[in-house]
Amino acid sequence: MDEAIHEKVREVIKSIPRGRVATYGDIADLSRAPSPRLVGRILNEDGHDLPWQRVIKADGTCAPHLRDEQLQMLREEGVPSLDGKVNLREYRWEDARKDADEPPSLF
DNA sequence: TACTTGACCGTAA
DNA sequence: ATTACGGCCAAGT
Repeated sequence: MDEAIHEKVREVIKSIPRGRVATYGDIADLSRAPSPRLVGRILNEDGHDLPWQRVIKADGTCAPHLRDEQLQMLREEGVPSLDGKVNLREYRWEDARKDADEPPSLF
């Protein structure tokens, strides 16, 4: 069942620390979801009780219909945005970059 | 069954 | 900076 993935996605999102953000792709990797689009769909239907404001697009922007409210919520928890974009280099949840099954780097 | 629709992503022009 | 395109995949028509 992909009901398992559904729950895993929710868990990963719940574990994003305050003051950090993760991209849809990050969540997909960590939760083994087959594609980032699934993450978006899951949030849309079953994300009301999650810290959804911490999930943003890979370019640092938010989904259009949420933009204003989301950026405001993030600002309140210490994540600033400039020109509608969050600086991922500064505020991306680092654990999300750490493996999701990456081979060890040779460097 | 076939086509459309998303809270998306990476690449390229 | 912006647009376009292909890939993604579950749900809804």
